[in-house]
Amino acid sequence: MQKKVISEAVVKRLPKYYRAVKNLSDQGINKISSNALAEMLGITASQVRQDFCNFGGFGQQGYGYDVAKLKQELATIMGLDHDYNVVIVGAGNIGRALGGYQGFEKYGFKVRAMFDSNPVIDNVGGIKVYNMSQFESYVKDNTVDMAVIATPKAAAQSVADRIIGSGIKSIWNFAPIDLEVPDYVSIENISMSESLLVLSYRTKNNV
Amino acid sequence: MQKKVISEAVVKRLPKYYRAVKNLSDQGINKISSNALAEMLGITASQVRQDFCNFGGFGQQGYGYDVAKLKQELATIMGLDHDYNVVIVGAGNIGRALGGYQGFEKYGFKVRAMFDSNPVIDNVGGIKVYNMSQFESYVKDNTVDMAVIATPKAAAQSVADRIIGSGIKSIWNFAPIDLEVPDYVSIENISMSESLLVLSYRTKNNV
DNA sequence: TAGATTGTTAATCGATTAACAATC
DNA sequence: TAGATTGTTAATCGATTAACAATC
Repeated sequence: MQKKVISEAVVKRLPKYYRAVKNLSDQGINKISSNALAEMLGITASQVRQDFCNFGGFGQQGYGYDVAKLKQELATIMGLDHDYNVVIVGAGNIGRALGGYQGFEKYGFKVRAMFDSNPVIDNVGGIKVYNMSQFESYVKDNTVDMAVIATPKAAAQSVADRIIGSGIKSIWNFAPIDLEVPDYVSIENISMSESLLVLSYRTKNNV
Repeated sequence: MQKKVISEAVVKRLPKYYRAVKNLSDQGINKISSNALAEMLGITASQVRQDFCNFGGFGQQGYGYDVAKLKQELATIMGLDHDYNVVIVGAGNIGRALGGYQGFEKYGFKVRAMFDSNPVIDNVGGIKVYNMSQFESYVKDNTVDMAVIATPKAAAQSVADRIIGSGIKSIWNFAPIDLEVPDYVSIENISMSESLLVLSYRTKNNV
């Protein structure tokens, strides 16, 4: 299959489409037009059609989009068509909160284990907390698709290196640092401090 | 002062500039060129100069940018030139993690209180947890500049309404929902589920 | 001064929006 | 069929990059 490069702007809208379509599906609505969907997201109908067209288009002229089909197509595009095994590195404040994060389960991400360089508790809501020294052997013995970095900034790069070294190719990073990772590793950052400063800017400038 | 409208793209880069400049400052470096700064952030020198030019420009031709001055200008632009009083609504997993979030203190945000509709603990790391019924009276009796929403999705809009009703004009929202707020309220969302789905997309599509 | 580097205008690029033929 | 709505091309808009005069 010839792969079209999808722009970052489009990729960032995919979860929004998915959320809206899921809502429609939950409400028992089974048909939606680009116009109505656009209104839900506060964007233009043109953009909706243009975006979906990137993936081949899943609509029917004169009818609109079938909600069930659209939902399933979006899920497949984003890789929600199967489960993932996840480990969390760092069992501090954020790591523990993530251990209980409902979003993981909701989208098929199974948190299998947590790691900490100095574990002070042995499980978080039923998830076992291992010493970081056991990280490589755990990954060797278990299938791990994704790792979450919830360590302090100082540890993050070396943790990332160990994650990558163990063969994991997907990292969700909560540490406030731009990690260096090879091209074949997918990474996504949650940058709380950047978000807070953006809010601070808006607050000061009434935006 | 005639206010120039700053694009969202520029605003999102401000925290990145600030972080880089702070690093330089910590290293004792007191001068930087647009070229060197651009390289640190992985962008072009043109963009750095263009961005700073939006705010009047703080460099010196033939020399570059004075790090101390640049840091201070960026801090002022983002409103980091004074402290803010913050309250957190929702003392669940995420609320509690945020109670211990170091980033707040680092940038002058003081977490003064937490609220929960059903408090099971009475303080989080020294921050008192109040019953949500006391929210309005607390805000009346104390200066509150910013509220964090760390409630479940179902409660988020009504919590937002109470926050706005109490006169707070700045909201940091962690609930997975697009809140309806009046124009004069600044809001910024941390959307963990959207971030997770973007990572899922990248992982599936090797991006 | 000569070299360096900004501030800013102009050119380019990419994303968004508009338009409309295709077609259900 | 006629009306509706997509898929897709073309036009527009805005952001990024290039270029260079200003000037330290």
